Amino acid sequence: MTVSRVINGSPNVRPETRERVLKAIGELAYSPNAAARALNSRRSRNIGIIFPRKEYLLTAPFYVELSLELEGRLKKRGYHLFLGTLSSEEETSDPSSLFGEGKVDGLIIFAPAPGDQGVASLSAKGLPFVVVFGRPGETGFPFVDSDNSLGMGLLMEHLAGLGHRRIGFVTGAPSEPHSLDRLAQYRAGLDRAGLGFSSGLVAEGDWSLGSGYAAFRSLLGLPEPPSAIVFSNDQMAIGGIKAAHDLGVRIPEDVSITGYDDIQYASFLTPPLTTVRQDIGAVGEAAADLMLRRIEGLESPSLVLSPRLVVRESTSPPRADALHRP
Amino acid sequence: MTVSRVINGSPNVRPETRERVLKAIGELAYSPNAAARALNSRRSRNIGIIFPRKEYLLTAPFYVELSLELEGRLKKRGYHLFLGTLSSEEETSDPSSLFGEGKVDGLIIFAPAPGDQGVASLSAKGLPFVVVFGRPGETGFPFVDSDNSLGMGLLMEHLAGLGHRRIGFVTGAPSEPHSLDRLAQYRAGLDRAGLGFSSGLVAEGDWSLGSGYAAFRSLLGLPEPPSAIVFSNDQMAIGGIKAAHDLGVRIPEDVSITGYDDIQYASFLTPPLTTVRQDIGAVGEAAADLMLRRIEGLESPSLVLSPRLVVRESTSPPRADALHRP
DNA sequence: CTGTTAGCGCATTCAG
DNA sequence: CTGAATGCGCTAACAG
Repeated sequence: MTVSRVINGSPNVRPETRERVLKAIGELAYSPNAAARALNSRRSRNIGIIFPRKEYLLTAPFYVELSLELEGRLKKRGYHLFLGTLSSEEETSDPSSLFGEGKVDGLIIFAPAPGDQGVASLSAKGLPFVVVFGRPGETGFPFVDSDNSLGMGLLMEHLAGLGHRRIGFVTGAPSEPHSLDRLAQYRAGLDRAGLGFSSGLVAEGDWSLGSGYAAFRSLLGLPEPPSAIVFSNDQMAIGGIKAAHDLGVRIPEDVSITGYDDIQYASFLTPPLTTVRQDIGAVGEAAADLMLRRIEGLESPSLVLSPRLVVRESTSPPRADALHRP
Repeated sequence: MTVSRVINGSPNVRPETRERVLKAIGELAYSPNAAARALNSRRSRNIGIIFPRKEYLLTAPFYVELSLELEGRLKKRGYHLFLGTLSSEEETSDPSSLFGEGKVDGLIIFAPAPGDQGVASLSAKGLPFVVVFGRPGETGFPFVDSDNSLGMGLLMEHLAGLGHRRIGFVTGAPSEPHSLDRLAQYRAGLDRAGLGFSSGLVAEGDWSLGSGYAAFRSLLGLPEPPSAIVFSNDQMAIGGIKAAHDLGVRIPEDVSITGYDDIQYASFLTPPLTTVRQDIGAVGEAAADLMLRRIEGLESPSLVLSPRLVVRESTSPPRADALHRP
């Protein structure tokens, strides 16, 4: 039909005919069928965003903003977004089988575990995909990441510069890429500051409010508690602030704390949180772009973005008596 | 092909043949094409969830949990979820045109503005849809809602029972259903407690942290500040706590505050927030069910769920001097 | 129980 | 510039 030509904006249509068609379309409220188009063109114009665990969205408000960012950008380019989660209890851990064959043109995967078999199988399947917050270390696939080395480095320098010598650390959920990476960078920061690493100063968390609360209590319960605590994300730092309050410990007078991500709550806490800000807009833009280019078969370089330090009131020099402790 | 029969679990296949087909499927890594199925069956097995404004997801963490809940439930029933937002600046405010014809079998719309033309046009189009947190008052479409009258009633009773007589209120974003409804219920609660309404005690917010902060300050700046403030959601209450801290006002000693929703942060604040809990699991279950039944052409009753009061430490009896004020 | 025929709505190819 | 034929991959309806 000539209708197809009009709809797809083909130039080879007489203006007069075009008008007639447009008029008819208006009257009939006609709209092309997406399934037929997809079948014929082998392009669904859908993209799936995948969260290996749904907790990601709950423990890092960060991801919500990012998803929205992606939705907006991809919509402008004519794509729709599927929301997909891979609950660990479930049968399928293969991201490509989450949606049926041909339901999506590409997948954006957030923070898959290092060595994730799903990502590997995806490479084999030939479905375009982009990993956001995977391990920059791991290669062989396109990714967009934030530079933890820079972010953690800034944080550690800030703390060391303030005079802290016993700096505790609270990890994210075990075996997640940023969790591992931030721990490694914590150690590197300690090194650069000429401070020794002590596993006793590391508490395990899982990104959640509750785990931050527990971690703070355990660290403060140490015979020689740290004078500063670095939480792997803001969420856990919120838990830490609550624990401090319950314990009668003042922040930052008694102990300084830092978060990571700079979620919107960070500046509304008491005290406002010193943290590391990741530029969500930039991540979204890069990921959307990479995805679209991949779909079109174009190569595009992966990207590592630079976060920056946001100093607020949850950090200060350590107390004098902390400095003079044995 | 017999393959189709095997895949769809038709009983009329000889076990032996079935085996052979299954084997071949395994070897070829065959997977049925979703577009072709959709074209042929006129069913996409996709459902869109629509946020009239993307801020919904950012200002009410609540919606994130609900979306995840829906994703999980619908996935189990073989449906995939599209994430859709209707930015007000955009051309299309018609939810059904957000996705192409036939891309979705149904739409779940969150909190559309009262009298939303999109919802109306949807009824006309014949695309099944369910409204979540619309106005229970408005009829003519299937919905799942939470009973604000109950929730606000509980809150007001609690406050009045504690002895508060000057109770302030902070609204949500103007013209949103729950914003309007909660304000109305605040007035009703005042009435029931035998207290008069004063527009001076109402501050306008927009659900966000910052607006809660500003509202608290303006209410506390009144010649006769309220002894308790009811925020229309937890998010704004968080802003209020921050304002209180900056102002040197103690909660609940100097002023009691309450939130609404019981987001996960609520119990981690200092002080932990008295609020109203909405049962997200129940809302998700009801919405998913209603949606699916609609798609199958079955009628199903709309539902209004009962929230419950969660009393924590942000409320206490008013200070003695507040009681004796002129 | 299994294979064949036909059509879902579109866009590509080729004729007019 | 416009129309007619064809096939995308699937499944209902109908033979065999």
